[in-house]
Amino acid sequence: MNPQYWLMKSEPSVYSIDDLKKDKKTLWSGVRNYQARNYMMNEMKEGDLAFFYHSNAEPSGIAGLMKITKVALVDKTALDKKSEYHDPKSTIEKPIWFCTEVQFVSKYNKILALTDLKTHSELKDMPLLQKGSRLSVQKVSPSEFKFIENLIK
DNA sequence: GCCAACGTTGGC
DNA sequence: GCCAACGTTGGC
Repeated sequence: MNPQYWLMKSEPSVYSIDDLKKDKKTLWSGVRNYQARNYMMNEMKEGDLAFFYHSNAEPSGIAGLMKITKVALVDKTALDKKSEYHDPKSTIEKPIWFCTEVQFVSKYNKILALTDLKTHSELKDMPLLQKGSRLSVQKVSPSEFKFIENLIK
């Protein structure tokens, strides 16, 4: 099975591509949206590639690339009463929230800014570029992935 | 900091 | 099941 491609958002003030570069791997926890969860629980596969997107940033845009190393892991931050991501509806017996483990692949020399991405008609169907879209885990088609990789070079 | 768009909650 | 109110996201 060929790898699938994704885009995953994080606010760099919370967790940035530099943090992932330093950590090498991290758990993509704290996602509290059902569609994003379903992707991480049901559709992502080990070996898939994901763009690391900096949201609420200066500039906002794609900052690097990572690889999915584990999927459908219980998000333990939801069970932790002391976590800001705690969700009382999630229990050990019936966890609600799931995450993936991701591995650093590369940091781009330059942020590929949202304003740049918007200028390419090849990318106009990306959920990222749709008005009002704020899904934090999104699919990227193979052609979109290749096109963006070429923009990086 | 503003605010449009979105997802979730809860009263009915 | 509807939908208003609310909290959050995230670009600008």
